[in-house]
Amino acid sequence: MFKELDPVLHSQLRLAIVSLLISLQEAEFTYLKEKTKATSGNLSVQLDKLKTEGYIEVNKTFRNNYPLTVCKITKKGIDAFDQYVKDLKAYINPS
Amino acid sequence: MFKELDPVLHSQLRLAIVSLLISLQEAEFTYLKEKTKATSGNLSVQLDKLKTEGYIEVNKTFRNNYPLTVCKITKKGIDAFDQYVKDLKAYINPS
DNA sequence: TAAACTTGTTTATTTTATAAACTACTTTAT
DNA sequence: ATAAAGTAGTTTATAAAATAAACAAGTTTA
Repeated sequence: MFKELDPVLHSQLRLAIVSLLISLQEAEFTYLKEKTKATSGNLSVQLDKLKTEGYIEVNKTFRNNYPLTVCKITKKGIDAFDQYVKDLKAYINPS
Repeated sequence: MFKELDPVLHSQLRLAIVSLLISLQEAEFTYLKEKTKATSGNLSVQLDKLKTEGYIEVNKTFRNNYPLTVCKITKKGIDAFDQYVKDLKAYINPS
């Protein structure tokens, strides 16, 4: 009846990050920070977790002399998100 | 853009409990335990939290000499659930 | 060249969830 | 009658997660 919800996505911030990346394909650290209202530290940790899980790719470069971190959703991330949404529906609309 | 998700409901077990109670009005401890696959300890703790928050009512009696705990959803619980679902949709289908 | 700002990371603290151990009784078998 | 096993939970201890605070490594501006 209740499928285990992917613990990687069952986190407010990580879900928001993946949600954004799903529609944008990729986004910068500062953009994600602004949109999610997360603190830098928290965002850094959660991005790292998503990367470790293979849900996103993280590219670090420089732009105008400043570090620039760009995040991109992966196939695995998209699939996990789809599955999460599917599983959630069983909670929201129990059959 | 991303509304804060009610932390009381953003827990797999508590969401499952409330989800069940929404459709059943009320349920016994053992029933909830079986349906959610939770351990007794975890279920006990989470029910207490939901009760403290006023999302459910808990009635303790006896049946056939054994303790019997019956849980019932409250108006507040129903409203919180509806709001949670609404908020979640912003994550699932960002606009 | 010092002060303030950018873009993050790391470490420490708090909160939350889960598991293990325990309570208090009841039933069944000996 | 009493020991062993079962019911229905609660409490306490541990593990995991989220968050906040402190730090790093530079850049820009006054």
